[in-house]
Amino acid sequence: MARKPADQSVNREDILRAAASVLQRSGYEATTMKDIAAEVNLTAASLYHHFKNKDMLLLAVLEAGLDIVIDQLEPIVQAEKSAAEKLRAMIAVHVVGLTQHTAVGAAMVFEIRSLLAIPATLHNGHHHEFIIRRDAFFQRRDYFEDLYRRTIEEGVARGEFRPVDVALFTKTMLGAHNWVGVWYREGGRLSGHQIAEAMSETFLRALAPV
Amino acid sequence: MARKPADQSVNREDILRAAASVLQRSGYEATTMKDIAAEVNLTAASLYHHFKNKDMLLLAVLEAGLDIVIDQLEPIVQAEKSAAEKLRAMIAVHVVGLTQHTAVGAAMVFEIRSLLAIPATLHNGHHHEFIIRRDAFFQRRDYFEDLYRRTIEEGVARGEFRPVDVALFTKTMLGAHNWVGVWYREGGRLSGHQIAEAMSETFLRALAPV
DNA sequence: TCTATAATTGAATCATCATTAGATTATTTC
DNA sequence: GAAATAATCTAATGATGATTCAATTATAGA
Repeated sequence: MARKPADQSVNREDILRAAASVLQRSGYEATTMKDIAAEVNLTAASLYHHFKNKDMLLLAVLEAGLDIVIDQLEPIVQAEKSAAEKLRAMIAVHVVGLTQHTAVGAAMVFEIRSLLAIPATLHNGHHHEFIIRRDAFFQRRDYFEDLYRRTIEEGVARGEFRPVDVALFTKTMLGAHNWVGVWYREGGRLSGHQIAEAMSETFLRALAPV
Repeated sequence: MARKPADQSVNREDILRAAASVLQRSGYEATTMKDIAAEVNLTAASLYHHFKNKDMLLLAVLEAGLDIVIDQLEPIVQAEKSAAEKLRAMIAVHVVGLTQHTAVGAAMVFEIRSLLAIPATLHNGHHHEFIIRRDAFFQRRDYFEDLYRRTIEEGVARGEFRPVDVALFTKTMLGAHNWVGVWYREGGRLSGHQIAEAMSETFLRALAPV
């Protein structure tokens, strides 16, 4: 019972997916390395071959999730379209994405704090690297938020949107979106697209010029 | 070192407040009974005199928080005012409340899942009572959400608001509100009132009839 | 094919908690 | 001011769970 044949072997990706899924159910602290390992038919010890420790694993989950959204949002923001069209498209990919990957979506909402809660007192060597990457993650999350801010800003500047407190309006939208990852259940009354559509309607009407 | 003189003695309320505060910082699983006890100058063991166990303590925190909001919301809903005025008032008390009690607000968002995650396998005797109260809590939370739904429904029925998917619109609003409890920091650029004001504007415009 | 590297495992370590038990000191009630 | 009750404490108990170690087997490169 040592290395498994290639077809039963798991990779980093598999583990991240599994971790997100377990995390969604139980939350960071309540999730044991054993739980995650079990999800991919490994033992807890094996996970340490792929990730330095539990913190790094959580961080990797969040990083991967954030990358996916940002990759989808960037081209939209850069496109040559009206701010309203852009915003509608952004909401669509973001919200639909959340309904498709509820595990990561919920982790993104709930586990941010776990990340922050990890004490800044550096014990071992890994810890330093962790702090660095965690800070980078938060910067990147701010960049993500900025994609929304810029689009709204642009709409206001062009007179397409009424003047609003851009930072606050963005947080209002993101709060609504994030919450979708919490309450959405597959097979429910509304599809991800319908939810995104209705939310676009809500926020675009709220932005309509006077 | 046993019972402390009356003026140093803590009550249930003190503990709840302390627990909410520690919970906000670290989250349920990462919060130890010792942490909470320390906040009120007690030892962990002493907490068991006031609460059956850690789960019950968390539950009590959430129950108390929910009661406060509901008590404020009910009279507004029952008042003889336009749906728009009611909604504006509801947002005001809810959001301002969240900014004043960020600890409870954050707990309400983040710890709900901890509550759910607690396995339904009943071990000891306390457990049964816990399940009962937990379910009651969730019903009450739905009642809370219903206060919003009813108000919006009413506005739509009266033609004050455009027709919307009421359940979804409610969740959109609540997501935005809850998120305030997460990002709001005292002494920030905007006061609780200003935030509430801007959010009212956002959602009432979104509801304006066509 | 031999060798280095990768992926895994079971067992051991070590620390951290929740929770309980029994003793001790304030308060209250009668 | 006794007796009963409330609020605390210190010192176990028992689990759980992250992390490390040394051993083992697969795969890839030369």
